[in-house]
Amino acid sequence: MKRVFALVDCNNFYASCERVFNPSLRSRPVVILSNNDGCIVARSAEAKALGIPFASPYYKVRALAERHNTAVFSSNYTLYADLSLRVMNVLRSFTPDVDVYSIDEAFLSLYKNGDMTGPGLAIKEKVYRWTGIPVSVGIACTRTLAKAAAHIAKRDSLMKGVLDLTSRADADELVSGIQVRDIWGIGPAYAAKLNSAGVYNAAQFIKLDPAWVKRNMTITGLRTQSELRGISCLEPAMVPAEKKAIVSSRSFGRQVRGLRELEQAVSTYAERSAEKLRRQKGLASLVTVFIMTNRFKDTPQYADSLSCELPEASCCTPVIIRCALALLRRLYREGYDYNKAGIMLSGIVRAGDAQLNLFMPEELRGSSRVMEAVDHVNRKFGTGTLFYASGGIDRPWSMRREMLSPAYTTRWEDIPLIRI
DNA sequence: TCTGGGGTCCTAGGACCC
DNA sequence: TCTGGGGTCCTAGGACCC
Repeated sequence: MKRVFALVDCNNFYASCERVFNPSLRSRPVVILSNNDGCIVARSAEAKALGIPFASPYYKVRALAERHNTAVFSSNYTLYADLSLRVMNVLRSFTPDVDVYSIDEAFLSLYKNGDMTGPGLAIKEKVYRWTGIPVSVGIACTRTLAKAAAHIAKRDSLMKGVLDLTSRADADELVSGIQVRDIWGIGPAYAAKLNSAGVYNAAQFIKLDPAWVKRNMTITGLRTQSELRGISCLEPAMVPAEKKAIVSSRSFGRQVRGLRELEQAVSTYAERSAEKLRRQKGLASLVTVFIMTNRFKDTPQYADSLSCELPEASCCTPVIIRCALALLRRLYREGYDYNKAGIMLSGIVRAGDAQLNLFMPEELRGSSRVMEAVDHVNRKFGTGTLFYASGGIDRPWSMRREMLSPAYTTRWEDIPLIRI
C-alpha cells in the first residue's frame, strides 16, 4: 500500500480554544492578541469576515471590533499548549506516525486504502468530539500538497473540511489555481519575485524551469516545486529536535528608562531561557543580550546587542544571569525610552558532550543540584514559585495581558464547575 | 605580462514558518 | 496610550589553512 500524508490543521486554533470552555463565544467574532496585547494573532471566521486583518495593531481595529460585539482575549498560551497536547494525543490514536509541526498542525503518515476522504472525516470528527477543536484535513502524496489540500478544504464548504487529493481526478486543477503566496514555503519576498516574472499561481510555478527556481529561490524553493510535482523531498521531524538557539524576549508593558528595570527584565528572561535550556538537557556556550527602543515611535532610537562566550558551557541560571547583566550594563545608554529587551542562548551542546575548562574558576561553575531542585519545585507548585530576586518582585515593566481568559485546564482555581 | 588551488569554518543577512 | 515572539535553513563572503 502506498504511503500518504495527512495534514491536520486546527481551524483558527487560539479562537477555537477560547470557545471550548466558553460556549457563549460560539456565535460571536473572537480575536486573540499577541503578547502585550499588541497585535491580532488569531481570528475566528466571523472576525475574518468583518475584515479584521491578521497582525494588525489592535488599537487600529478596536472600533470595528467593538461595533460588532467582538470578544477580545490576551494570548493564553498555557491553555493553547494544553489543548494542543490533547489534539495531538487524539491523532496518535490513528497512527503512531504523528509529526507535530506546530502548536496547531501535525502531519500523519497513513497507508492509502482506497478513497481516504472517509478516514479524513473520521479524524476530524474524533478530534472535535474529544477536544472541542475543529480541524481541517488535507491528504496527498507530499507534505506540501497535503498543506495545499487542507488550504482548499478550508475554503470549499462542500468538502466538509476534508480533501483527499490522491483520490480526486481533478486534483491538478484544484491545486493549480492556488496563488503562489498561499503555497507553503513561498513567502512575500519570493511571491513578489515570482509575480514580477509573470508567475501567479501554482500551475505556472510548477512549469517553471527548475534551474531558474534554484537560482532565484535556492534549494528550498526547488524542493517546494518538486513537492508540488508530487516528489516527496521534505524530511519528517518525528523527534523534536533540540533547539540550536533559545530566545527569550518581550516588549515591555510600558516604556522603561532606568537601568534597574532593564536589569530585572533581562534577569527574568535569562531565568526563563535557562529553564528552557535545562528542559532539553543542553548547555549553552554563548550568551547574547539585546535591548531596543520603540521603532514605531518618533523618539530617539537606540538598539544594540552584545555577546559573551561563557568560560564553560552552562545551564546554570545564576551563571547565565550574571553574564547577561554584565552585557546589559555595557549595552545600556542613558536617556532612551526602551521598549524591549531579550536574551539568546546559543552554541548549545548536550550536557555531557561539553568541553570542560581546566582553568574554570569554581565559583563560575554553578550547581546542577540546586537547578534540579528549583526546576522540581517550580514544576510541582507552578512556574515562579521559586525565582531569582534580581528579576524583581513588582515587575512594573512586565507585559500587559488585560483580557486573559482562565487557565481552564491547568490551574485548580480555574477549572470550570458544573452545577446540576 | 604575469598574481594557485582547494578546502574549512564562521558570520551576517535574507528568506521562510507558525 | 496602544505595533508579538520564537524558531529554522540557506547563501555569500571573509578569514584562515596548507
